[in-house]
Amino acid sequence: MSTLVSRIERYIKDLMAETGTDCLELKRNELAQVFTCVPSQINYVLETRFRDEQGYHVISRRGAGGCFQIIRLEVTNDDELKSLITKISQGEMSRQTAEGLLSRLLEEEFISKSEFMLLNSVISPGALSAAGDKEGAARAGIMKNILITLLRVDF
Amino acid sequence: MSTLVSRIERYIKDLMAETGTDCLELKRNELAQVFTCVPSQINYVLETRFRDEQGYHVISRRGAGGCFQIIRLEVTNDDELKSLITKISQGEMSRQTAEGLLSRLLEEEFISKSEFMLLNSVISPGALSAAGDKEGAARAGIMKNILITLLRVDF
DNA sequence: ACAGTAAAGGTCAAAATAGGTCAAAAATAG
DNA sequence: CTATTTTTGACCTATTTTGACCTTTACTGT
Repeated sequence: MSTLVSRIERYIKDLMAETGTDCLELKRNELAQVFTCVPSQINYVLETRFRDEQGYHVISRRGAGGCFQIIRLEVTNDDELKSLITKISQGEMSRQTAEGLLSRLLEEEFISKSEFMLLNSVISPGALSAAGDKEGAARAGIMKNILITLLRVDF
Repeated sequence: MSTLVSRIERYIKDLMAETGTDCLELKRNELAQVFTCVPSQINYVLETRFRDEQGYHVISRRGAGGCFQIIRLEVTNDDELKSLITKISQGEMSRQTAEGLLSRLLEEEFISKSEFMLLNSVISPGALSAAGDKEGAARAGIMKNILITLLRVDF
């Protein structure tokens, strides 16, 4: 018999296909009840089957009314972007590298001129100096999320 | 289902939009009755969704005949903008507050929907968690630079 | 004018609601 | 038999909701 993790994975993917949406919103506890399992099992599914490199991105909100969203990304056939996201998520990124990446995104028309200017201001030392010695790491985190957003199917 | 706080937020914003006014006057107890909740719930809504940094300002009067006013700040006004930037740059900013301000900029059409999505992803915990305990400060720095770039103010 | 009371709104902390983390235990694959 | 993957549970963090108690202001009768 298939494992719990794969049945939950199947369930979520089918749900996305049926509803035809690229962004599904679910409640961890409810989903856990459907499969009569502990809530943290859901986290395991998300961590092992819906990672960024696997073409999905998960956002969650805690507290009363909390839930999580699974967003589908357009990376299924772009290995370069996949590995770029993986690489970025570990480690730091200099201002120059980040700006270079943004310039490329501008050249290839993934972003507009005004988006470029805004995003550039966001990764500047002026904006991130408050992060102290974590500046490089914060910049990497920002660039990663920019890429993920650009890769959203419904962007 | 959406939370009480977000339904009250929506109600107030819709009311402002419908009446086309920048200054709404409401009674805390009446509003609480409409939503069948404790009056202090209203304070929670105001504190988390209508802060100065989010482009609103709240004034209240106690005592018999008391009430509160919610004023939409004029983001184009240079003085108000500068004091907003000053307020932001000292101290931290939560994700929710930052998102509130971005929503406001979207409403006012200072930014487009896609710019909103990009900037929103940039100030998310996912992007900034690497900054550790400096997350709030980094977010404030980012929001400050966004405003400066967007509205081309000298600061 | 004055004291007392009723009618607002404010504060703050506890409770309720939801999701996250991490490591141990169990199951499975090689 | 060992290594990897899956499952479970104890404990943690974040956000919302509620309620007890406090402060301010207007009105009332004397």
